[in-house]
Amino acid sequence: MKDNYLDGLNEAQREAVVNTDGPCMVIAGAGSGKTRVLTYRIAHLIKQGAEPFSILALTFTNKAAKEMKERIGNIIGGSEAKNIWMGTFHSIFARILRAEADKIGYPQNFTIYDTQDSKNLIKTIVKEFGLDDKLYKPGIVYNRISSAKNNLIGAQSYLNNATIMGDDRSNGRPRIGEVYMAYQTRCFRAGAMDFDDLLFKTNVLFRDHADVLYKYQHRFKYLLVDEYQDTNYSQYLIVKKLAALNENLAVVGDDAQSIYAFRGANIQNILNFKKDYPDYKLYKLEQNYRSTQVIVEAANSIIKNNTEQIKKNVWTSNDEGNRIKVIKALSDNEEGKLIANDIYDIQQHYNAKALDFAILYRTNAQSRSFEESLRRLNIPYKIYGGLSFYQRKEIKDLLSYFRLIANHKDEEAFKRVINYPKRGIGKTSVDHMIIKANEHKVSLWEIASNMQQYQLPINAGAQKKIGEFTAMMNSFKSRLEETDAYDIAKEIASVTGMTKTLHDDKTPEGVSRYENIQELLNGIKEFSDKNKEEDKLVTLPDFLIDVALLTDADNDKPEDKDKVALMTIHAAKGLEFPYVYIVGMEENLFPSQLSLNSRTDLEEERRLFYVAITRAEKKLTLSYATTRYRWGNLISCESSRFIEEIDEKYVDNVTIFDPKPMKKPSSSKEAAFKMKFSSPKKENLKKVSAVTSSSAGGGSDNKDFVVGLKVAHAKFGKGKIVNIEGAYPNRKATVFFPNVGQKQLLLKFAKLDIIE
DNA sequence: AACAACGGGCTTTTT
DNA sequence: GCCCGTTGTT
Repeated sequence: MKDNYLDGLNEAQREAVVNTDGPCMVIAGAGSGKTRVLTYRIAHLIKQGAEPFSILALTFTNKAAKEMKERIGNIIGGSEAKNIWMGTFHSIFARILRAEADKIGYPQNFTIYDTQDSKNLIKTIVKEFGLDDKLYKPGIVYNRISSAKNNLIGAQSYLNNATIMGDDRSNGRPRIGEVYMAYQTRCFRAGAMDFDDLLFKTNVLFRDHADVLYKYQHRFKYLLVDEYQDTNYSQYLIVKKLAALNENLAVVGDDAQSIYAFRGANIQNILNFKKDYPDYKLYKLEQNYRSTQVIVEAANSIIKNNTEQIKKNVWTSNDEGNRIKVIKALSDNEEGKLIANDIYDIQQHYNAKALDFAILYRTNAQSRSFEESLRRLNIPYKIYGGLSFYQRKEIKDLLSYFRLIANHKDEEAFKRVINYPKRGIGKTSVDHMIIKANEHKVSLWEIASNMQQYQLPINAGAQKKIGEFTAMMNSFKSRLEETDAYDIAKEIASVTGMTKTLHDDKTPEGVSRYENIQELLNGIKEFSDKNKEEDKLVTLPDFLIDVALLTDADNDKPEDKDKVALMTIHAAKGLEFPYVYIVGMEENLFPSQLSLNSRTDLEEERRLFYVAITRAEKKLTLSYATTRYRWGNLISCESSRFIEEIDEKYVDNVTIFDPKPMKKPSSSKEAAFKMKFSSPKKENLKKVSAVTSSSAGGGSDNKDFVVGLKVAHAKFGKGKIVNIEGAYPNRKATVFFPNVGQKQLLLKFAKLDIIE
């Protein structure tokens, strides 16, 4: 290990790294080297003689954990870093619960229900209760249950809690508590935990089994928690209990970046730390190494509009940098084009790579206009989030087989695969099984494997098929613990008929589904190879624990490296990019309409904006559209209040799109129409000039461009058209500019003048 | 029992 | 505008 590893740290960072004993809190401003402190602190611990497996580090994402492990490995050398307990709350405690499952009455191979599974189950229960499913929407009920669990309120306590029940009653949903109760019963019967249960049940385990708690208190001599501002009560209590023995607890976070209150994160955890640990040490990291002065100061000017926060002074010694550019567009589609053009321009002039850019938005639904315009300009991009790989139907289907084999009681998995691929077990048969299962309060599997005993009223043919199905599942089950995960997974995919069914489907979707299955199997192979130790086998249940908690962000593929990143601001947390675009800066979108009713919600939106701004290293651009399609309707939008909140001196003139009538059908025509008939609204922005950026300007393919024509471009100078391809309105010209070389230009964007 | 056509609801954000 | 689930059709 390098001995001078502490040299690269500033004083505040070094203090936070070397003072390893006792409770401490590190308040780390955006870009101040928080991860650096965490990794060095852990490396330092090991250097001081701490055993890697006595260190527990809880992170917010698996990706963060993985990267941190690598960085620690680089500092200390060797393979010791592998033994550190590092991961998300959910994945670490899922592992611990698996080891201790019998203590709380769960099977060792319990299933982890994802949100979709949970909502399906809730829907089933709501139906069984005969409740109005318009009123008791699965999403709403799920959120109520989730927030109860995050505050450690079980189903019975929920029913006993006058305030909560009163809220439900006044919202016209008095029976959510009962649904909660039934939901818990059914999850338990299915041997399943949802995401929140992983934390809830950990609390139960530690509460009811002092010996177990004691064991882990001893094992984990050093605790570190990243993104502490985003922990909820349930997580807080786990940490508190685990740390109680040694009190070697370091929490790291930034109250200004708390953006998960909506799912139960509690800012008070950070504000109350000193109450739990009066003799704690506080370190503040205030020097920003990431961004220009303009960006840092602009972010400061935003966040000071919030009332509740820990005082700190984030500063930087970096260059002043460009001012923040604000782009106004006439429609969501124009917004997409302007941003794509801007990226294209910067790529051309500053030799920037695609991976230097990020487009950040408030909601996933906004991505489309950017996808389209980037694709037109041949700029590679990658969308993060949205429908994850693991949520695709074919993937969930195969995973359901794995789940059902590992845990026969898993109801959601059972229902998914009992007749997929088609094996002649129809809806009627399944409905009969469900009725029997509810009647006897047992799992579907129990019914299916004892059809006579439960007098299942279905014909012999169907019974035979069900019998074959359970026999097949059983034969896999018996080999599960002694077969390598990849080997058995491949066999399951094939024997169940999934591989063949998908392979036979020659539609493009079918082909892609088949490829996805292959990719999942490859992923299992990789997982198996990576985790193999001496003569210990990596089994399918090992993989299942992992996969339930994986997200797309966790498997970056190499070919995705040099691409413009499109993602929600939430997903961008912890990342940084030289050029950042925050788009859709409009009232009711950002800040979200739902946040406007309460001050605390609005403050969370503002922190979200703060997070977005501070992702930028060199240049920040904001954009908004004056009209936008929402649910298929064109609506008009006002610019976001957040733009006004930025200190004026950091904001550059608004770039206005020249509202020249465009020769294009549909949306833009309507946009132009709107523009014409709505009187100019009071402008939110003070400085307005009619600047048109080169490519963003009134470029429109309405001229008679032909090969051989000499043209002039605002930035590239004079040139000659050497080729034109594509059809109007997407005609693309190849133009040779003596000054800059050959360029591909989309005629409808490029502002080209014909010279001769 | 399987597929096509239709209609409703949705837009926060994620482990 | 799109996705999903339900309904209607053979």
